Amino acid sequence: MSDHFQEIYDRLFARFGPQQWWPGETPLEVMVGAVLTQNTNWQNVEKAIENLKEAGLLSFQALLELPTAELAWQIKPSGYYNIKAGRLHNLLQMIAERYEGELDLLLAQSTADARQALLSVKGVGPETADSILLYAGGHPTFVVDSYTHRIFSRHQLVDEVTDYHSIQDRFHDQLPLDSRLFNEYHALIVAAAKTYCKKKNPDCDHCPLNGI
DNA sequence: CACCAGGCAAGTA
DNA sequence: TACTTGCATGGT
Repeated sequence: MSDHFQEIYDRLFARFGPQQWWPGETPLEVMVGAVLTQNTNWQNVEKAIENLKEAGLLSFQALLELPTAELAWQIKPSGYYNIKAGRLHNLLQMIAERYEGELDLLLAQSTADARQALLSVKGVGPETADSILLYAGGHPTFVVDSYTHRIFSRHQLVDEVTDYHSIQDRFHDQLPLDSRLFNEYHALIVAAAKTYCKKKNPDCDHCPLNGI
């Protein structure tokens, strides 16, 4: 396992340019998007968030007071809408009970404390928690997704059989703990993944990291 | 028609 | 502990 993580970032940035993530105007919108995008493409999430905006429901209090069944109806285009409505309500209730309904108070804590609070919510796993920490709170924690595992294991930069935090540890060890770097890096991996061949072929020309 | 998309939790053995 | 399955819409 070589330490090419910075070089890979540079190569991806040179090829794809700045990605301007996260597409959300407020920390609350980022948090909602982070739950809605679980195993779902972003286009569908945009439809769901647009529904909430048009209904005037994209505020903490409105979402908290909205019955779960109605929330589910609003976010229907994002798929898994019953599950996600429950998960969002779990999150909102935790923030209401422990942080006076202020997401910013949660995010103002240390990365470790904020992460623990997010992970205590049923429906918030490591990727969703890190997405909220990084993209809503500016915390320097790397967001690992299935693309990260697929691409980096294909190039033998992480083990093929590994877990979320082992991969995350590699990024945290190999790179400066810089939220702007982690922000762009994760987004670049998503951009790169879309151009990769589906069949493993490290030598193809158009796959972004061939030759690494 | 099949397959995938910016996961997670619960059930089974 | 290590798999497997349910959740669900919309685009290709």
